[in-house]
Amino acid sequence: MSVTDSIGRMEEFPVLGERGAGERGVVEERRERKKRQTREALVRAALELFDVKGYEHTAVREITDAVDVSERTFFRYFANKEDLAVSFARDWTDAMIAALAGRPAGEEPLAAMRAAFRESLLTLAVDEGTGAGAPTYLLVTRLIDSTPSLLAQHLRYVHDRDEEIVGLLAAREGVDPAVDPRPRVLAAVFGGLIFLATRAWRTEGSTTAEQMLAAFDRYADEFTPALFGHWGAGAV
Amino acid sequence: MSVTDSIGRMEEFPVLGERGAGERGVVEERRERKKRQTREALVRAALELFDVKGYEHTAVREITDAVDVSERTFFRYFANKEDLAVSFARDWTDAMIAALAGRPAGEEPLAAMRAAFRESLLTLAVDEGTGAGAPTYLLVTRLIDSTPSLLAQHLRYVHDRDEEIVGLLAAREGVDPAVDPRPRVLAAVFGGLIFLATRAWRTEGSTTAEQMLAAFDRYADEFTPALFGHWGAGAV
DNA sequence: CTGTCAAATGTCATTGACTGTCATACCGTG
DNA sequence: CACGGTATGACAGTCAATGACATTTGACAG
Repeated sequence: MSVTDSIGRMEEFPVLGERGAGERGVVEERRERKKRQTREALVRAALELFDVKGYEHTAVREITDAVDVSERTFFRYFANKEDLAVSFARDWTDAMIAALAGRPAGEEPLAAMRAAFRESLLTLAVDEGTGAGAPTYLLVTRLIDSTPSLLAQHLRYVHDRDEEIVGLLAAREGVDPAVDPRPRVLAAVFGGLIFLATRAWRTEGSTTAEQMLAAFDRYADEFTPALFGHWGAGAV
Repeated sequence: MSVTDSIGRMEEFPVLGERGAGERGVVEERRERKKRQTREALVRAALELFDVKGYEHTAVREITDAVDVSERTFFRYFANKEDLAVSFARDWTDAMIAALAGRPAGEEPLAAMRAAFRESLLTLAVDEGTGAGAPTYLLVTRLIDSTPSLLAQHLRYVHDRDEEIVGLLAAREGVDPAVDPRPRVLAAVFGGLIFLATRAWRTEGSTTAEQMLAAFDRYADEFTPALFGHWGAGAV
């Protein structure tokens, strides 16, 4: 009867952004900081191991040994092994949705989606100071794409958050998402664009955020006219 | 290093349909028949238990005890517990794709999708002679929808088969799916329609195939004009 | 009917993910 | 320093899944 099941993510640690000024980080006792350090150490060690040995062939034990914490502690930070593996991708998705929510009301939907995607990439890029190996988002997208169970988890997460995107798009056009199906169509298009862009970017051997944006734009340019082609007209 | 991992389904047993006349079902040695019986008994017992106790709270052991086979045998029939749970939904998806592949070439895409959906429902309805409890597809859709890990598995399966749908739609319009994005948009719409229809049908308390078709039609009628609204025009 | 071969199933042992429980170490506070 | 709460560790146990090997069973030849 697990509590952390419906979403598969633990309570919530402060994630990304939010550190612009010294807002309240002054107090922030060692406790909090240490927890975040442990969490990040676990993620780093895990991604490294996953990359080398593969997800399934990496035991939780190996991850915790690398960070020198107990196995039990691992499961206090992450609901399960998959949770850790997809946590980065979820942060990315969250960032995209947050960015979309922040776009000005007047903007055309597709322009807003484009901008949101760009912003989310920039947010993540901050994290990439460590020029050790491949950027994290490359590692993670490869990992998820090549591991069935992780792909499944990730698809479910995106599926869950889709309702929010629909709501945002509906709100910015001032329509009721329960009645007007257009926001839903746009959300599907948004998801499809991101998926295609990510895949293309990766299979082309690209590694930078700029290349990824370019891939997104390329597909976006193709999709828009496609929505107004003649197919389906009169099909009803 | 499991072999049954990329799709998560075992070899393949003869599934649904194909029993119209006495084509070859006559021969079918005891061996084959017994295997199918065992498999079906496992599915029935499992769905029953899942419905009563919930998926996570049902041990494989309990299922095999109910059918009186060893736990090891269970895993010779199904790649894993999830595999069994979603097998019915996958058969349904397969039937839909097969039906779509069989639609005449001249048909409008949306009409073809509608017809394919209808055909798949009819195929499954054959199975529902056992008026014991709720129809299987009701049990299964509820189960999948209320169990995170099953939803994830199912989304991944659908995601995998999506490429096929794209290919079919592209072929029937004679375009290259790698270049023309329209079939991909349509496939996304198809998936969305089915999802919405299934959910609406279930939350409305409907139980018959006719009601489900009605729900599908209702959404389809809404979607088509939505594709040709003014949103996004000039957004590029 | 009997013997033989292969497929199906059972038995056993093991790994690995995950959970509950309780003890202990740690840190900020009075 | 004592106190109280929180993070962690230690340990035992459950359950899914797999490999290895023994046993049974059905198909078929003689």
